[in-house]
Amino acid sequence: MFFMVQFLHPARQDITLEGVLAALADPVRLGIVKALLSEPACMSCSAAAPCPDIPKSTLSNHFRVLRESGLIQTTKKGVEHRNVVREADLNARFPGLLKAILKHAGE
Amino acid sequence: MFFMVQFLHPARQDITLEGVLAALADPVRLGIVKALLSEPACMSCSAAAPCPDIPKSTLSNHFRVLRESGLIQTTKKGVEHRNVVREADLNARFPGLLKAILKHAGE
DNA sequence: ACGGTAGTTCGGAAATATGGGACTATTGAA
DNA sequence: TTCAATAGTCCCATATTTCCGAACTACCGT
Repeated sequence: MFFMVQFLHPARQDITLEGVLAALADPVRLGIVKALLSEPACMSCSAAAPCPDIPKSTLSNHFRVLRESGLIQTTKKGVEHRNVVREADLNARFPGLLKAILKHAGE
Repeated sequence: MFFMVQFLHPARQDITLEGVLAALADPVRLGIVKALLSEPACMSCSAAAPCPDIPKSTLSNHFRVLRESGLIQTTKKGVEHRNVVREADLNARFPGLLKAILKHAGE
């Protein structure tokens, strides 16, 4: 029985506009990305959650969507997962997009 | 029996970032907005469709989502509906967002 | 080895999207 | 003024997606 071989991260050129927009169209995921950008260091999944009452399995799904859309990169660090926004890749692929969206996040 | 009292358009200040992103996260809807912006005049629903083989009811749903998210304005003009992108409202509400997204649409 | 914590996976329920067909409304022609 | 054609909406059944509880894996500290 084998699990979680590796996190699935798309290559820079495989990040799609549709995927990025769909990922950020959810308020929880937008909140996660906002939280990740507000800190220079990596954050664990639960630390980056916008509300503490979101079920674990739901949160895990949101992080998977963010990962598979190319918005964040996740690495294992002991018992927790460290997440960062893939700013360089996103700015290379869609210049100005991330900033334009997050400028208006949370009003 | 009465129908379609009026098209439902949110006021400028009621347009939400989440709604705009969710609307544009669909490739069909993104194509519609792109088509509408490529022409200075209004376009009918079927004229703005990215592919001709999309079922009418599905297309109608996509236009409703675009309308209710505040992305487009629809007015009746005889037998057809004329659609325009609400550029002024969107630029006032979320400056730079629309351009930043559509710059990368369709690659 | 054990207990605790972080996160994933599974599976069923709830919510949402799709599209066929019937319907409305408007126009233009007979 | 009636008739046919066209643009689009509404209804509703099906298909797809999302949500979340529960069971599970993985890692760390003791």
